[in-house]
Amino acid sequence: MQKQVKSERKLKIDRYDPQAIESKWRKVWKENNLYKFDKDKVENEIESKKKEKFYTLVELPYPSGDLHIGHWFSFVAPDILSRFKKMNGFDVFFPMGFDAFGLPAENAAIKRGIHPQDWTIKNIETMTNQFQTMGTMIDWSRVTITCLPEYYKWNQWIFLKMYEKGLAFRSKMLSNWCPVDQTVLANEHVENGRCWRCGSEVVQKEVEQWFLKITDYAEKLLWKDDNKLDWPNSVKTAQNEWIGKKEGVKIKHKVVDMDLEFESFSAYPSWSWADSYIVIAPEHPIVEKLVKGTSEEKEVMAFVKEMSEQTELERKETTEKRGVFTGRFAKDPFGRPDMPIWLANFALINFGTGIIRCSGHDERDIEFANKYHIPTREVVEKRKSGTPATPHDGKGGILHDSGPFTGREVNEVREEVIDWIEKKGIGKRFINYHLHDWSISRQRYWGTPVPMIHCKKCGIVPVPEDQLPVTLPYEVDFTPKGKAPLASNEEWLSVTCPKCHGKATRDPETLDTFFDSSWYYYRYLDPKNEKEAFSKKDVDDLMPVNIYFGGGEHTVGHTLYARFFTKFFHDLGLVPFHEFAIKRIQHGVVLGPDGNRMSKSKGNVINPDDVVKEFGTDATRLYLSFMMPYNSTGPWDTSAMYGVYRFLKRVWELQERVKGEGFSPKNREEKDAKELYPFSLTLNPNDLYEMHSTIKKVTEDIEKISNNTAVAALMKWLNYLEAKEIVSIEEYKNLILLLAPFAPYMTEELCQSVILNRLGSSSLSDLGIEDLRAHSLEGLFQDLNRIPDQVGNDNFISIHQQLWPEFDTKYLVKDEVEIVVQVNGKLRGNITVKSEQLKVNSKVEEIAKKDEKVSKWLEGKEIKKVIYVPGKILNFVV
RNA sequence: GGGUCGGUGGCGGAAUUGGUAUACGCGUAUGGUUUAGGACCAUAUCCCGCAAGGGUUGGGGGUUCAAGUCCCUUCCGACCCACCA
Repeated sequence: MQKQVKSERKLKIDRYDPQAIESKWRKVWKENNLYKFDKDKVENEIESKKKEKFYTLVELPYPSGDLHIGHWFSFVAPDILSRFKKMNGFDVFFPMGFDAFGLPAENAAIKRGIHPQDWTIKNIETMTNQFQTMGTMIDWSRVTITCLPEYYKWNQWIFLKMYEKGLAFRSKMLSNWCPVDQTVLANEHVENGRCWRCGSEVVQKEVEQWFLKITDYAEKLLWKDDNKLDWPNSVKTAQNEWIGKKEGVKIKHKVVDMDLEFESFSAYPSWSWADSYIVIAPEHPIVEKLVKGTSEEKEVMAFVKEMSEQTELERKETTEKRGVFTGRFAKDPFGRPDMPIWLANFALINFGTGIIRCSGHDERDIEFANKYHIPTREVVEKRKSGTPATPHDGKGGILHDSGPFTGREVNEVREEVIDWIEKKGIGKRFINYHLHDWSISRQRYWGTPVPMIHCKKCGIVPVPEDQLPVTLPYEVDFTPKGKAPLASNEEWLSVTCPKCHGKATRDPETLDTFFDSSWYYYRYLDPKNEKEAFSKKDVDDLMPVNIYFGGGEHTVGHTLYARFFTKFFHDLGLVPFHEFAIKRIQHGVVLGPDGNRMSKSKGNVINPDDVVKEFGTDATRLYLSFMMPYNSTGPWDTSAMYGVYRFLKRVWELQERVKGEGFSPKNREEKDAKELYPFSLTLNPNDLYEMHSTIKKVTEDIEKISNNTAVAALMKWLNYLEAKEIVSIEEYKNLILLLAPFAPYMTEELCQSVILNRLGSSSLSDLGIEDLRAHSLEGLFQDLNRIPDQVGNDNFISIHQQLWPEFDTKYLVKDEVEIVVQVNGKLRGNITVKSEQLKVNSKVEEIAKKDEKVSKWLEGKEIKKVIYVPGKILNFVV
């Protein structure tokens, strides 16, 4: 039968040739500014409520030089959603930029002798070209590049605002230091004791540097239960854990026979009566004072030295508890015997006060006490998994004796105990956060210069706003020497103090690139704005971001910082909202064909250029959509590429079976629509059901970012269409419209060639807009009327400007429905029921009982109960 | 140790949210087609069984007319965080 159809064909079609099609349309789209985002027009439409905006944001990539298949994977789904939204009548804002400052540029430059700036700009060019083959609807005329003064000027401006509000401050602190990259690292960028960039072991070093007081926003950054934002649960809980809010007390201690006091932190004050000894982190500054001149001094300081020489990693890998006795004791403010003071490797300088009260409750404390024979106190109950000890009053009496505690009671007791401690003046309520102030300055070259001036007379003086930007000089010796490279450029460094006009120097440090990426989505609104970082009007019109796509690795780093900046902007009155993105979607990873992460050394890297060369962009996009859910991680499978390629080819070849062709503008007037489209009127209920249910499925799935199932639905429908002898124009039109967001090039070609064929014209430029418009009235495409409004060139009409097909629920009901019949819950047969009888239980039952397969199972049995789910299932219980 | 998400054919993965488990694709098999080919087309493809039928969503138990889906229990895996007092 199929051969017959083929031999009958009237339309001669060319072979599907993705390369030719794709390069052609890329050029046409560009010439016609198809993806130009006309902000003024959009703002107009939004303000006059003509259209709604939709802001799609994808984490801006680092210009490493190569567009990886991972970039494709992460950008294809956002592009599909954006195209879909556009076809649904939204004004879609889908901008793009490059996170262009940062260490790799500098390291590559050192290695190859190219200047970081040249290296970066070259990479941006290469990647932009590669990105353009992807066929996204990104408007490339609005690209934001963070290493340009027009961008980082506003970094500096924001920094000055933060300084003004006391959020940026300078301090000397023990910090994570990467000995290879020669710079400090934020806590968020130490992974298992290693530098997130180069993987070398991080050491602790005392460095004077700039911090942002993100801890001031700790409370506001916590995700509360009533937060309605559509962010993954995993992100919310991970951020809350990272912020690590713990309520407890700081308890004051006096050292016996010394004029010295210190504080310890406890999150479980109810256990204080069982605390038996004190442990101090080796780095704690009090240690030296404690042991000075004592017989223990030598041994203690040797321990301190040994610990300080350990890398973070070595320390984390040691599970063995080690410590040394200081020879000192502390008074127990709870009135129990004096507590010996020890140093121990498990006490962390960064947590609480760096000083722990240890008890006989905690397994780790007991382990340490047993090792060094430190006596622990008697308690009424020992801590077992999750059960707190009953608190003592210290004199043998029991403070609370309410039996085994439930979670609620523990919290009640905690509050009472804290009140009691505060009343006695033993300590103070204290909330400890795991989140630390963000170390923001880097001792490297390729970043935003800190807009500060150091004057011997006036101290630290901010660069006046009107002198921004402080430009990054090109001529610098940027080989790492443990010192900020900018200091090597004397001419740049020396400056007159804005206050006293005396001699002063610039701050030679640069900002962490995570500063740049904390607010770029505001700059996207108007990257060339010379007057301000972003305008209130643009924010009102286009923000917040509707959906933010990105990787899971930014859960506690970047996305937290970005939320922090937004809250800061809110406090400055610059933005009206508290959160910048309504929805967050995280993508997975495309692994190499061998199931491992792609890496050059393993030789399992899939190069998008090669794939495109073989299968074309559309097939690559389609495969990336189809291979797995967006948030999954799984291997690339080249043989599966053939599957989607075949699918596209079959869609292409289906043209042959589309009926309704063969008229030209001349004969258009002579015939009416019915004659022109005889087959579009012959869609039977089944055809309509298949078509409308596919439209419904694809529409809902794209909205859910479930593109793998959307593609599956299209494939299924194609299977159905291929089994028909004749495919109507309406079906074909909807098929390519639904496919358009996934395969933008091929569907454009089909749309154009269908129009051309139907109009009997050989090229688009021969046609006037009147021809196209008149044609649209005859039902080929739904709304060509709105098109001249959208693009400058009236002669070009793109499929990507068409309205998305709508489904009609009336076609989702078949006139005959199959109902599953079960006996005792087991499938025994299928019956076909006319839809008007569906609601009549007795009728459906009657039909089922007559069914041969079913009646066999009912014979001689007594029917106890009948369950009928209309239109779905009928179950006899016997 | 904590958190999050999972466990369904040979593989990637579906399942209208409690209603025909294995959609869609890959792979495989057989046949066809092409000068040859990675290609293309047709048919088949969860397991047992000639069939009638029976079994199957990591294991065990439960709720229900009905469980991949809900509850209990147990095992396994992935990712992130972690000597956090």
